[in-house]
Amino acid sequence: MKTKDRVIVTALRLFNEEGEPNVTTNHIADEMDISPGNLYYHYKNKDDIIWQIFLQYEAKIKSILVTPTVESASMKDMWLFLNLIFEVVVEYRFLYRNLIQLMNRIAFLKRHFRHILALKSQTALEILQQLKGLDVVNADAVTIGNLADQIALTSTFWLNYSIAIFDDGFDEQKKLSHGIFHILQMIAPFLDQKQKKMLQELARQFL
Amino acid sequence: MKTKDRVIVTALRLFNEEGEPNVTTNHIADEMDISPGNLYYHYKNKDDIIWQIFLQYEAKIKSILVTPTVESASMKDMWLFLNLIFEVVVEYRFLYRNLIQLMNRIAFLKRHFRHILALKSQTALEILQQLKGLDVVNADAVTIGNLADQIALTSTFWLNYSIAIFDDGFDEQKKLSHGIFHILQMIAPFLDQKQKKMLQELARQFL
DNA sequence: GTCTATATAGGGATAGAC
DNA sequence: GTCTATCCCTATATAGAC
Repeated sequence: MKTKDRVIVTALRLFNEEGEPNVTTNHIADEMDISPGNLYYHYKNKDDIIWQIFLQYEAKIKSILVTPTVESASMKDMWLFLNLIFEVVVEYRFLYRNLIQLMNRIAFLKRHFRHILALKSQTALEILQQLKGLDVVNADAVTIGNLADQIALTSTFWLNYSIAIFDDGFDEQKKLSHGIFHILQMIAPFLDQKQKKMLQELARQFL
Repeated sequence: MKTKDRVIVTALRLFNEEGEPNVTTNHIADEMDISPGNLYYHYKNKDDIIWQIFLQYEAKIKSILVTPTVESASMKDMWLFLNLIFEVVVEYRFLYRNLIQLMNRIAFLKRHFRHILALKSQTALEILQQLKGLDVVNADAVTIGNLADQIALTSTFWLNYSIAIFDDGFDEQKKLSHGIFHILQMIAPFLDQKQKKMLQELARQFL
């Protein structure tokens, strides 16, 4: 792997492990066994590195958000969608942990993240509307719109919430499954018995 | 006002306005027209100042969370409760904007905030249960428990969500009213027609 | 209680040799 | 592309005079 790419990989790992504010350009260079000067040959500054990582993140999350087709006509579609989202959230979790600070520091990031968040709401809405069309979900338009926003908000901040509320020792993967099922539970009141059963089945398997 | 208290007041204002990571002890001293040395006479370090501010915050939020009695037997009780919570959130908004970073840096803060968050869930649950007992809310125990957690999560992260999603020019107070009604809307599907009407009335008045 | 002066340390970033 | 050396700047924190 080229040095330029290794910087991104190493920085992402350190940011996730230690938190972006606690990782300096020197740390990154140290961890890679290259000199700080070398790092600055490849990237203009620290924010430039963050910006490049963000572009990777943006591509991944957008690829999930543009294909909201319901396949199995059941809550499994929503479950799959949420799994894909949470997977990306975990991979780039440093962004979510320091979201406001990063948005205030890097103007482009603010604009782009805002757009992604709107897209999240919209995609959730489309899935819910499709499920409603298939009589899987039974709720009026206002409720569905509200649920979509709630899904966007919760999938964005669940990670922080779980850090705040759970013990540090608690298994990382469990926290996420917990988040996904928390969101599914929000939709549960608007499902018929069969779909509710399926939810319980999913919970039994993965929680 | 004594210098010791003025530090707290000034620091809180600057933290909220500029973000805690962007405010140094020198900035605070500068703003107060005292010397940095003077500031360090009153407080051991920056985290000590933050900790003292947090103790104020904790006292205020706990006073709200220990008195969850339903008075009017309607959604107005929940509305009032959320208003009180959001008011405190705004007053100490720097805490919420950099929550994870602060929790990781100040161990006491982590423990205490975790406790407050649990208390928030519990208080929301108690209000919902009382409303259920009075036939104002109509939902099973699982749904109510889920709603309570959702209320705690949303009231904690709404501020960040609104920063992320709304234009910077958008009126601060409007953002918060929006958050409160977003939460009330989550409960709306479980209300009878009369309570839903009251919600619409509240929305008309304040949104 | 308050000030001035300063020690210490660390991070961001660049110049110039190889 | 990479390294060494270094500069600049800023933040935290302390010592000692008043």
